[in-house]
Amino acid sequence: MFQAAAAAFSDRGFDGVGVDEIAAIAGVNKAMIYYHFTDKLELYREVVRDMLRDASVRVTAIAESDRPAPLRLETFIAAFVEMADARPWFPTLMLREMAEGGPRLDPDTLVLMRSVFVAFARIVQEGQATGAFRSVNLVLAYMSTIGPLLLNAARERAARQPGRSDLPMFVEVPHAVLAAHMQQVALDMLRIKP
Amino acid sequence: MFQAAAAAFSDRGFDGVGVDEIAAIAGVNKAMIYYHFTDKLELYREVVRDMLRDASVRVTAIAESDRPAPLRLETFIAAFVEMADARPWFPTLMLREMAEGGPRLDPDTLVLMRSVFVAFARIVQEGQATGAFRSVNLVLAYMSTIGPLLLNAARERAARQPGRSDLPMFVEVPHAVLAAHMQQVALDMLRIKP
DNA sequence: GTCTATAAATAGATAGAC
DNA sequence: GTCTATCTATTTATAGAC
Repeated sequence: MFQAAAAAFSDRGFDGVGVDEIAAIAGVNKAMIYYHFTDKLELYREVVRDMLRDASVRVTAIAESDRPAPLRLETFIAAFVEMADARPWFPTLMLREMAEGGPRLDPDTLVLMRSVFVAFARIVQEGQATGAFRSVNLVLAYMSTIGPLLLNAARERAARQPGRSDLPMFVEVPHAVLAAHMQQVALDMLRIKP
Repeated sequence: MFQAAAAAFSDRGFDGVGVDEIAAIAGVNKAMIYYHFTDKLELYREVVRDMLRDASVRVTAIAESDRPAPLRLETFIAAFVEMADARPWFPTLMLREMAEGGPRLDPDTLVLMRSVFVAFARIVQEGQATGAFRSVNLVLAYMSTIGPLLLNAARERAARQPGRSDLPMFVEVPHAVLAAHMQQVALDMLRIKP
């Protein structure tokens, strides 16, 4: 049921999805939504939290592994691609929430978002400490890593709309190619310059 | 008046902004909106088109200049940062429209979006032809270039929400630093590997 | 061209039976 | 826990005076 609601919110946003519609795709009555959640906002928050919890746990485990930092960075990126594969609504919902400035994010959700960033930052900083990575602005490095992943997911969705397949920017890109490209760019960004 | 509507749509999305509100910030009566536009959707489309027209003209001029490709690429990125500076609603509105899969984009707008991508692709391809750039997937290179720029604009907006200033991922990053970082990453991505 | 007033549809939310 | 029916507020859109 969360999946259905998440996909709908991801498609059309908080204001674009009615509680009626969520009830319909969840196969329950609208009154049931209000029996389980105080209001639409709380339902939305629970959907976003649920989604971010998984992402947080996963990338934190990657960051805490004892493998070399460059390898952990590659795994971090691969994990994002896999999550986007398994749950297509994840990147666009996250992207939309960011685009809105996150006015509906509660403190718990912010902590989860923070932990994803912290996992990334930890990998980069440990790579710098061992001399594998050069010095960079951590926030911008983070933007450079997940920005293209999120935007590409949006691009894929836009490509699925009717009458788009002929446009060159909407060509299909296999996720293996995507992951390889993103790993390469991230490592290029952090590599010590000769 | 377009600016006011654009800023509102950028903040809260198509469904999040009422025609009443647009009329109010534009300082006119709601009936005036419907006198000038057939409906809310057409107004929205005109806002997006107007915004993209400027961007398209600007980056096309950069792509058509006769300077070396790496320099044109740097200018392309600097132009994006400047546009985001001058019109803060531009990146988030574009990002949101992408995140939604662009279901409201009309053919004219798609042509404009296409022309921005084409300008980028032209710079990269000409750089490849002269041996300055290595071979890459053009679409992914585009995602890697504008994705972080758009996401960072969203990050900046999110940072302006109350109670966010203490979170490490919401630290302020000067736009000069942003531009320099993005130019560096783009050139690293395209540089011929040793 | 610009306004007031209002129609018509939709959305969030709740009451109350079972 | 689950439903039907309904209330209330909001929203898109228009009619019609000036």
